[in-house]
Amino acid sequence: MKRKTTRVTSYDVAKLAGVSQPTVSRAFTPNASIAKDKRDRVLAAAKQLHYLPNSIAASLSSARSNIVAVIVGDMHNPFYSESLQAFINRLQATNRQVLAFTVEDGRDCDAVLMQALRYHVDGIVVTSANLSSDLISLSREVGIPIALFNRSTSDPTLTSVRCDSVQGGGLLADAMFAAGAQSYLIVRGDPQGSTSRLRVKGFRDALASLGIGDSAITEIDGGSSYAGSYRAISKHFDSPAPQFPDAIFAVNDIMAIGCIDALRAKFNIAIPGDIMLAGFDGIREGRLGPYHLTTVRQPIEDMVTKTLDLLGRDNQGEKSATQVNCVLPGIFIPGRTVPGLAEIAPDKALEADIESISGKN
Amino acid sequence: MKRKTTRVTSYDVAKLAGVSQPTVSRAFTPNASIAKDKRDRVLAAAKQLHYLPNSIAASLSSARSNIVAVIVGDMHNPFYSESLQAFINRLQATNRQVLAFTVEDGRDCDAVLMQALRYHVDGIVVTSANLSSDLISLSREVGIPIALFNRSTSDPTLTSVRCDSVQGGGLLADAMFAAGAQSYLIVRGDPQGSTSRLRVKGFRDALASLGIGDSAITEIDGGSSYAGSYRAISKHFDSPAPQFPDAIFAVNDIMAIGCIDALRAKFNIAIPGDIMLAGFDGIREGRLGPYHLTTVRQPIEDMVTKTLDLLGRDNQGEKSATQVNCVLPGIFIPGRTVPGLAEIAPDKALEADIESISGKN
DNA sequence: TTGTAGGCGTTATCAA
DNA sequence: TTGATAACGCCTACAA
Repeated sequence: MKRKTTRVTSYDVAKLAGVSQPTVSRAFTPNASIAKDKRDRVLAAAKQLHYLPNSIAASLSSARSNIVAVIVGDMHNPFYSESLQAFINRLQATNRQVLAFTVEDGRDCDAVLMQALRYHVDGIVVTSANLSSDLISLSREVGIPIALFNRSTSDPTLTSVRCDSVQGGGLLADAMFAAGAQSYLIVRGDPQGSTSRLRVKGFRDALASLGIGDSAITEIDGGSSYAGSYRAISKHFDSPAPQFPDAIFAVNDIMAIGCIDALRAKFNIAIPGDIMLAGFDGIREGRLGPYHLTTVRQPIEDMVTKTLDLLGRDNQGEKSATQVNCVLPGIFIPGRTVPGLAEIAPDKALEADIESISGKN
Repeated sequence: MKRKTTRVTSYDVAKLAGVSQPTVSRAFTPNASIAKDKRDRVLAAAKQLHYLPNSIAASLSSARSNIVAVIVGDMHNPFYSESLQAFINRLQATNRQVLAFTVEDGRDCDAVLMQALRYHVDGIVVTSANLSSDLISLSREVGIPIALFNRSTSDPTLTSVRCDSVQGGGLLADAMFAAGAQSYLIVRGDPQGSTSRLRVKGFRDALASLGIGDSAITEIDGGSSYAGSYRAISKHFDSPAPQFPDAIFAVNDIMAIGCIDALRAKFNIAIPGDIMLAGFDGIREGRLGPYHLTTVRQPIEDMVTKTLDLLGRDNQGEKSATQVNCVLPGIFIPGRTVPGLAEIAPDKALEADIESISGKN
C-alpha cells in the first residue's frame, strides 16, 4: 500500500540526523531527556527537511489533543465574542488550541457537542446553550469534561463558572435607589436561561429590602437582544400618555443599549435626566461615548481562568467526583446612566473608557 | 503495553454487531457501500456501547482533518469577530471545524501559523496579520493552502479575498460630494496594511475626478481603532479656532464611531448637520441608534464563501498553480451621517437596521 | 541518555 | 458488499 503525498515524518529526520525516531520526538519535547548535541542535530535536520511534527498523530498516540472546544451560543451578543476571545488568548498562551463552535438560537447544541466529543478534545466549554442530559452523560462516559460558562446549571452535577447574578443585580438596585429612583421597570432576557431570572431576583430582593414594594416595579420581556429590547420599549410606552418609570434595569448590556436607543429615538427621553438606566455584563460597546452605561462587569478573565482550571482538574483523574459551581462576584462600573455616581472626574473616566477600547484594522 | 482508559472503539462495536471493523467504519460513512441491515445493526450496537468515531484517528488515516484554521488579528474590531462567526457558521454547516487563533497587535503571526500547520489542517484563513515569506513557503511545502481574508497580498502568489477598497472609497466620495462637501478630512488606519491605503486611494481618486483639489483634503492618522481615532480627532481640532471640514472619511467603521463620539463629546458637533461622515466595513455597531453610519459594507458572507471555495480548490491538487486574488465589490449603505441619502422612510430604515441586529443572552 | 518494539483507532487497498 | 491487512505518524514502555 502506497501513499501519494509523501510528507516528511520523524523517520526522515531520524535518518538524516543519524538517530532513532523516538529521539526526534524527544528533540521536540520540552524537558525531555536528550543530549544537547543530539537535539541540535535533530533540529538542524528537521529544519533542513522542513519537518513539522504532526499534532494529529501525537494526539492519537498520547490520548490528549491539546484542543479545547468552546461552544458559543450567541456571537451577536458582544459579551460572548469577548469571552471567546479570552478563551482563545488564554489557551494559545499555554500551547493549546481552540475548536470553536456556535449554536444558533434554539438549535440543538447536541449535534455540535457530538462533533467536539469525536475530536476527543481535552475539554468542552459551553457558553449559553441548553444541552440535553443525554449528551451530558455521554460526555461523562467518554471521559471528556464539560464546563458551563456564564450558565448556572439545571444539572447540579455539571461544573459551571459564572458571575454572581444575584449580587450584581443587587448592586444595581442599590445604586438606582440611592440615586432616588422610586419606580422601576425591568426588561427581562431569555426566559429559558437562569441568568436573566437570577439577575432579576437579585435586583428585586435588594429593592424589597430597601422598602420598594412590588407595585412600584414592572417587568416586561426584552427578548434578550438589542432588537428585542428596542421593540419592547417602543411598544411598552406606545400610548397617548405613557407612564415612565424613574429607573430601568435591562438584564444585559446589549439590551440596555437597545433601550437607550429606543427611548432617545422614539420618546426623546434624556438619560439619566428623565430616566436612569443600568445594564449587566460590562461589554465594550457600553463604554462608547453615547452610552457610558452604568453596569456590572463580569470578570471575564477570572472566569476564563477558573473555567480552564476546573476543566484541567477534571482531566486529572477523579472525573465526576467533584463537580464545582464557581460563582465570582460582579464588578460595579459607575457610568453616566445613573446620576451621582461619577466619583472620577468626567474627563478621566472618559479617558479610561477609551483606553479600555481598542481595535485595529 | 496497557492503557488505563479503555475507550470504546470500532472493534468493540464490530464484535457486538458481528461484523468486521471496517464495516463499522462504513456504517458511519455516508454513501459507503454497505447493506442497510448491516448498517442498522452496527448503528444499534454503537448506540448501545456509546461509541463515537474518533475523528483524530480518522484524520491521521485519511490525511484530511476537516479542520480549517482561522487566524484573526484583531478581535477588538467587530468586523473581525463578525467574520470569524461567519466562518464558523459556514464550516459547521459543512461538517468541518474551526481551529481559532488570534494574533495580538504586531505579534508574530508565524508561531500561530506554525501551530496550525502542525495540526495538518485542510486550510488556513489569515485575517489581518502580516506573515513572513518563510512561513508562506513552508506552508506551500507542507501542502497546506493559505488564503488571506480582507488583506491584499504583498506576496502576489498568495490567494486572497477582499472587498474592493478603491471602488468602496469612491462610492463614499461620490456620496459626500453629492451632498455638497467641498473640504475633506481623511482619518487613516493601520499604516502597515494595504487596506487603509487602498480605501484612501479610492476616495481621493474619486474626489480628484470630481474636481476636488488636494488642498481641500487633509489626512490624519487614526491608529486604526476607536481609541486612536477618538484621540486623533480630539487632538486635530484642539485649537482656539478649529477649522472643521465639511466631511470626514474614516477608513473603517470602528474608527468612524470613535470620530463621531469625539466630535459630539468634545466639540458639540452635529452629524450630519455640521459635518457629514462615513466609515467602511458595515459592522453591526454602525447600525446602532446614535450612529446610523453611512458606510460601505463588505460582503462578508460572499467573501467567506469565496475564501473557502478557493481553499478547497487549492486542496484538490494543483497546489500553487493558480493563485487567485478575488476582489468583491462593496455595498453602499446609506445611513444618516451623510445628508440627503435616506431614500427609505426613516422608520422603515430603522426597523431594517434593528432587524439586522440581534443577540440573545 | 538512547534504541527497539508495540500500540493508538481509524481509513485505504485489495481480494474474495 | 464484505473482510483481512497494511498504512497513517507519533508516543509509551522497557531494556540497553
